Amino acid sequence: MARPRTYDDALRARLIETAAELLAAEGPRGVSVRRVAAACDTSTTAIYALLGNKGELVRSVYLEGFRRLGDRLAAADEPDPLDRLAAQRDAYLANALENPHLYAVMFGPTPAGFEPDDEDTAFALSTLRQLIDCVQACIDADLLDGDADDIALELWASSHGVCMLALAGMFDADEAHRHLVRLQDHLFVGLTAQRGALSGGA
Amino acid sequence: MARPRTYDDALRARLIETAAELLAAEGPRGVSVRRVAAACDTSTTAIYALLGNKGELVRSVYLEGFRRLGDRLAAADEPDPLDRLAAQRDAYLANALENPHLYAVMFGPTPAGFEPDDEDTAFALSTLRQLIDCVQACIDADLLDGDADDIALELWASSHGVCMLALAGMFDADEAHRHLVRLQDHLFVGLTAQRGALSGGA
DNA sequence: CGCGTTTGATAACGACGTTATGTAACACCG
DNA sequence: CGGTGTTACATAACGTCGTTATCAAACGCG
Repeated sequence: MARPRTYDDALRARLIETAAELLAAEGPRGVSVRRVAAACDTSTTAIYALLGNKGELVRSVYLEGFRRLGDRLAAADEPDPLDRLAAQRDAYLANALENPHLYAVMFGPTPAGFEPDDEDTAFALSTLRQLIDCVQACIDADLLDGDADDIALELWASSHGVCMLALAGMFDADEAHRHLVRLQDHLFVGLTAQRGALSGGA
Repeated sequence: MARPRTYDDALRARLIETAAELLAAEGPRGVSVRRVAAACDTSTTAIYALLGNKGELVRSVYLEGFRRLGDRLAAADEPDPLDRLAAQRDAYLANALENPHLYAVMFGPTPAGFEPDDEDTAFALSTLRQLIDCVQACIDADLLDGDADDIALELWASSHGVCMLALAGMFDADEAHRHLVRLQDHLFVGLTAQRGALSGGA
């Protein structure tokens, strides 16, 4: 062997972090292999040695985005399942609005030559585990009926729809929150309607 | 004057059409000023003379996408307002799944240096006129209560959420349709719950 | 038939992603 | 301890991108 390596995992992490920051600060156009390398005081070779190509760099940012969303959802740890559902809903919206470019990489259509494969998608879906668990807790507490996966997906899709429309400039943060709350309230009523009709619950 | 112009509105339309086709066929990476110009048997100068820059070319494709969505929604002209609502819902999903790249330009985060301005957003929102009108027809027919704009937005956001998740590879067309129908059914029940409880309606 | 003006194609510029090339740094052997 | 082989990295090059400066071609008019 020869010459101690400086292309190590620490540099790899810094490259991904820098790419995420550049993305958040300037959008997709701000992320170039040259700039990321220069910002890390190394050369473009490092990115190709550690990540493979730009697509893999973006993929790493994509995965990092889901990790942050997961952390954010985990922080919404209200004891009551219904409170937790609302806290997760607000956390989801806040995360999207505060990291628009990251959110774009996660759900938008490939900002730069990168297409998530099945493994990436599986990891992304695993982030929803917390939402599914919360829904299941509601079901266990007799606050909801039905399939936890299906209900979680309905909640997620409606959150996601409002987030995307907000990010597309259709309305601002306050409006987005109002719309999201109203939408999910109606959805929740619909999800509990039969039981409500039978038992007279609110 | 001198030399008859070949940079006319017909060429302009062909450029936009070609860009949309390239986008649909190969995604954002397939659209370059050089390729679009070559495919139209002209030079890059034409795009700069007629459109200004690549961003404006993409903007034109963006507007074209909303025009197509509008046509698609207009084709869902069932006489009964509830049937029309369902037909519009299916048309919206079908349009998104059949034109994923176009849909991405419309709602995704700017695939290439282009940010929709207020005028673009206003035009995009005007496409929803048909949905709002349909919701208003439901209200007039005493099938729904509430504000037509708000209800239309809830329906749109839920459709949009499912479409984006489907386009992000979360599930296929059949699953998408099943999820969308279930989601909007629940939403509809929620929107009519009070009335249902009072009048005993379904 | 030239002249002036307008039109549009060619070619250049800087930046991009990517990779081939060359140089510097170490381990090992004599 | 110096030569040597091998690995690690930076530099520089290639082709393509968006964009524009430059220049040639095409016409109305005198």
